Amino acid sequence: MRIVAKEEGKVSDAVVRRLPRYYRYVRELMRNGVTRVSSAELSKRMGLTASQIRQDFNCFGGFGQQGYGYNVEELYEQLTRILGLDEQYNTIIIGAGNIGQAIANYTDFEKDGFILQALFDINPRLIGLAIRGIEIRDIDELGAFVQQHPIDIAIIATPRAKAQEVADMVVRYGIKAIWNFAPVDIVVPSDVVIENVHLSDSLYTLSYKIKELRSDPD
Amino acid sequence: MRIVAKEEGKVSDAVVRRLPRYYRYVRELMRNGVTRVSSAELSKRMGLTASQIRQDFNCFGGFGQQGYGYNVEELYEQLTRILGLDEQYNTIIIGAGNIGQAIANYTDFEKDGFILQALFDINPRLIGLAIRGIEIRDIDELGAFVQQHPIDIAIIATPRAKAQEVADMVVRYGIKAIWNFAPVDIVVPSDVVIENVHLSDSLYTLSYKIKELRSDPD
DNA sequence: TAGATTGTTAATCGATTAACAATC
DNA sequence: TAGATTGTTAATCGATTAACAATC
Repeated sequence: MRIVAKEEGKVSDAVVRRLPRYYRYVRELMRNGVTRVSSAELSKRMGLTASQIRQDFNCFGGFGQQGYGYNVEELYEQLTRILGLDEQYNTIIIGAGNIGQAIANYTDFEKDGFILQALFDINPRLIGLAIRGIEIRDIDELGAFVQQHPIDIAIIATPRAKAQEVADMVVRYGIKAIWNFAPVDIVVPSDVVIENVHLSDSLYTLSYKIKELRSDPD
Repeated sequence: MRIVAKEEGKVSDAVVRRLPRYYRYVRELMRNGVTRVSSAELSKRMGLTASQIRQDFNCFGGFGQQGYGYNVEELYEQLTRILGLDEQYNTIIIGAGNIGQAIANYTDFEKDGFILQALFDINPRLIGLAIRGIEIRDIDELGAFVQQHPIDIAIIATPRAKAQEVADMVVRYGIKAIWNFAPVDIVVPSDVVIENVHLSDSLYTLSYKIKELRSDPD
């Protein structure tokens, strides 16, 4: 009998980066009522090699079946579990400007189990307002709030200059995960995980691609 | 005498993804009045090897000096040029909801030369409104607008279900670059470049990291 | 059973790191 | 000049692809 999950945790970053994409595609298959899929078929849709898909899945144990392929529902459940999307996460947003408000309003994340509990800002004009019924609080209340409400993820949407300071603060209050939207690399202790959304980096990459395209239209 | 720029265009994706980060760090050095930097020093700040930094820069020609290092201003100018940030780009946003409005309000991109010319939406309640003085237009006017105003980049901020349709439209109107915020992989011809900001993928990656951290706190 | 497709090992490819001659 | 640091070649490492036995 085969053990369902191999020793996870030493999976390379390259593989981890592909997992959300697998999740999206398999979820789409679910929505379309597809019940089984082979690595060959998935490879055609996703533009990867079938070999790579099988290698990737096998980092987490074999959940396919020889001669059949993968059961879509089973695969979806496994990917959900692997990504930790079978749990709920309490979040707060720090910085209730443009970006902060946009994320607060983006309800799709709630469907995936990321529950926004509060926003925080330094600006008196924003404090006391609410987005989707969720109050914007004074940053000074952060410590007290976190003590009373266990928070899994702090979403940093402050200006660049304040981001590291805010990060230090949330780390001090015991929050172990940061989703950072400020255009700067934040430094955190090794027992805190961070994921960056560097919008400007993405835009610069696009302008690089444009330049490349224009100089060499292949 | 050495040629300043090697044959660019065959640079690996791994290198290209690091370029915006180099740009940010070197800009920061400029701001702080630093005039020279060695690959060893930069490597310490950025958490890369000095070897990798030299290899990366040398994809675009040697702009360092033996025994001295790199002149910060020169390096900054080179990176600006390499990324295509010495030019201006006209942009439009399609989808003037949360995300679209947030991007429209984020003025930092204008400083880098990305000029927002218009927003487009399908919702009659939004059409006619303006953000930073830039009008939200009916999506039906897109074709006529693009004909009169040359647009370099279309920023797609529509719901998932409309993204591919909108992409097909902008491609038909001759726009060659797409910055996509919809949580879906858009298909475009090979003479169009695309860069995705998959926020949900980033969030799922974070939840993966949280799970990993909790199961194996190293 | 025969056909299909996985899981897994081996081969290849590309990216990163190390080393050092060139040279400022 | 001597010391420092690049540019570049060679060595290593890791990720991707190919191949195929296992097996449903």
